[in-house]
Amino acid sequence: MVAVDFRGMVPVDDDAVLAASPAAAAILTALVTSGPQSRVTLARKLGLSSAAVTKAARPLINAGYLSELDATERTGPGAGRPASPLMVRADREFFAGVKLTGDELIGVVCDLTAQVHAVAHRPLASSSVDDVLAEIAALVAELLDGPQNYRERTRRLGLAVSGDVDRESGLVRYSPFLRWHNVRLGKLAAAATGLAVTVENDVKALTTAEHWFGEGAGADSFALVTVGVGIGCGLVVNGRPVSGSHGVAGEIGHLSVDASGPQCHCGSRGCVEAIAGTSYIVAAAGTPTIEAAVDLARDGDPTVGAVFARAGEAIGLGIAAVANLVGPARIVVSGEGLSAYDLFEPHIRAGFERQAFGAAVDCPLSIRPLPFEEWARGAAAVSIQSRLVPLA
Amino acid sequence: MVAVDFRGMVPVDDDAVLAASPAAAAILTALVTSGPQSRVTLARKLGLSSAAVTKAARPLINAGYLSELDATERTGPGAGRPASPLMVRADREFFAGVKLTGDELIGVVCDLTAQVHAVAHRPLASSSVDDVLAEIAALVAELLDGPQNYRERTRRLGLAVSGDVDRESGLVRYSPFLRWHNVRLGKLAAAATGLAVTVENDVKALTTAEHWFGEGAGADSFALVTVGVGIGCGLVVNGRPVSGSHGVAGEIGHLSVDASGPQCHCGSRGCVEAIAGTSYIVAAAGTPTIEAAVDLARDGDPTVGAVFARAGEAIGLGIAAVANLVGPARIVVSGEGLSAYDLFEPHIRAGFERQAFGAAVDCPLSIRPLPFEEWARGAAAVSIQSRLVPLA
DNA sequence: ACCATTAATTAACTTCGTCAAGTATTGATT
DNA sequence: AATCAATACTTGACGAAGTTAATTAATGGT
Repeated sequence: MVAVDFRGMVPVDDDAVLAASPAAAAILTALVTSGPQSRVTLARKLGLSSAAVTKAARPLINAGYLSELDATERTGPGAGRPASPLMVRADREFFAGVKLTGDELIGVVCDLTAQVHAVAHRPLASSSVDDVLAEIAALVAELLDGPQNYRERTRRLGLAVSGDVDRESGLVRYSPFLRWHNVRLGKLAAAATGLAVTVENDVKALTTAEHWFGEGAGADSFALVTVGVGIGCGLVVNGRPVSGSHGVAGEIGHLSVDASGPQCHCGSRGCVEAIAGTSYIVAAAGTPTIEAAVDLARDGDPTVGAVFARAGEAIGLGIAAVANLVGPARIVVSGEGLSAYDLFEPHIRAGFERQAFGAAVDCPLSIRPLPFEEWARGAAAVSIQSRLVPLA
Repeated sequence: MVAVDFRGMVPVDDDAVLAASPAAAAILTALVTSGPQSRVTLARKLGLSSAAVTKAARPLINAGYLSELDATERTGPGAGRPASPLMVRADREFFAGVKLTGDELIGVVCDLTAQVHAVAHRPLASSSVDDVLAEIAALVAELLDGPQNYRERTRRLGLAVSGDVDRESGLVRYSPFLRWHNVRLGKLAAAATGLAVTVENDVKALTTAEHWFGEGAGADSFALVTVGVGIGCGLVVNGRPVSGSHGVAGEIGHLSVDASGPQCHCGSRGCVEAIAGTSYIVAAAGTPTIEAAVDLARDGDPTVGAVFARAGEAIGLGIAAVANLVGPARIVVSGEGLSAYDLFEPHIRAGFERQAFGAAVDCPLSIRPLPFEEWARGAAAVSIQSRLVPLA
């Protein structure tokens, strides 16, 4: 039985709970990303005294963000008082996430641990800023105002957009598929929805989701490679995402792997994207669509099969370059292109293993297709992160 | 005239001065790396109040690490009280640095700002651990016990070794040229010299030196490419050096830039090192030594000239890969291979500009030869850093 | 002579942690 | 059953290291 702490019972402004102490944010972050843990374990991991954890956790418990596991669920080591691990009450707060593409919006509602609770789609008839904002507002309303009434526990919305995005200011400098230039999407969407909005590049958002809530959880360095129309790469190094000083980073698609390879739209030759990008595969296969190329390859067409083999190998070489240069703890390969997973996978591994230098071959490689709503979950993950780490 | 502060006059243990406060270490670091600055400027840069700077700076002044610029040197902006910038007394403390190669030791003495005050060389007859330790001790004695008597203000020694080094423990896991395996060089050298020893990989040490005291000063991200027998790369991302989770990072030499290029000793084809490494250049030029190849190329031999052109271009492609992937604020290209600076430079730039994607071409590229003692200065720089940032 | 302006210092206060001591809850030993 | 060792958690006193606001200092312009 826990004694009632009257100081903690003072009504608490939600946002003030985390601002209250740096330790509170650290504790909540550790629990969200690494699951239930005792105070002692948290103290060791965060470099704090257990007294500090006790103190910082109390307001979080009182505010409904944390609870203790039931006595029955305790996992005592043997002797001594068993721990009562702290766990996140995931449904204390929800977060909306929306991925913007040129012709569609995908939206999700996630809880504090980035579990998806609801999904919704919405076609985009026009990519004018006003129309997109109206559709975002409608999609968010559809997600939040259903029977579950997520609305009352949702304060934040994350948006993921491809292109050049400044997360701090919520400015979309340039987005190719929407054909936007310098749109203050953060402010506009906040006005349209009444939520606190975070805007992030889509690949970086997905990388963040995977780094906090997926296979990259807890890793100090991590890379996510996306395969599709473009070949992209999100990087986490020294525990933080890599942005690139001149606005360029993770451009794995424009590494040249073959000096005499095909011409790329960037002006160079033999870029990974010019070998493995969807439109280049379609052109090389001589089919009208990528689906047709996939079908031919699966039916055993040797010419089209070789196109996929070459593409997979080029991706593998690009991944090896990442491993050789930054040495991430692990690499995840995903993206809509991997719907043709079976055609790519062995060749990606072969290319990687051929070019990875020394111990870099030990870098674990996960290759798997990606549900498309995962992009929206990435947007929500960025929003969760902005809640837990006000300044990072 | 500054009033005497009696509290500050209490005798201070040297090492305690920095341990005294995090702010003190931050201030000294900022002054060492960015030159003299007023307290107000420091406060802004470090995110502190000017009151905090005043307080933290006083013990450093009393201990002789800082002083104020003379009134005559003050650079007042116009109105208001002119600032009295703080500056480091560089000769308050000295640091020894030694670079180990397979057949030679190069040693330097540096002050707090990494200015070289003395240089000495020493051939290595044997690379047995005991012999090398004896030579290190003799070299350090030669450097420190001269007429200047650096000894009395030197407590630390940095060692730079090529290969796989664990800086934390001072362990040399493997060093190819010395043919060492698991040598506890840190402890051994500390016993042999009586100094506190830091051991670091040579490329990382040089990167550190350039990041703190050279062209990379103050940059959040930075890359140093070394050209020589091997082609190496040190990276700083998110303000910290990149180590690589599996012990591999910065292996720019084993990026493949030409699928049909020459066979590399790593097993792959077309690696940058297999085109631009010294021994491969000698082989391609068909000359007995690299000097002979350089001479022929400078005399206008078109075949050998083309070898250097191709090598430079391969290096440029590798650098473009770094720029495209991690987007460093700037890149420095150096190393003993650049004694043939004139033969490489335009081709490195051409390769870089061809393959750099989008705004990555804006990344400033410094290409310059490197005095060989610079490697030893890198070792000293690591030692300085270990003094200023006890835990980093 | 006075004022606006910027720099540096000082003292009171706030924040956020640690430390050391005590309480709580278990398994093992007598 | 009583006690003990072990481990987890809590508590209150304390201390480190910053902040804010007021004060002092030094300059150029009017």
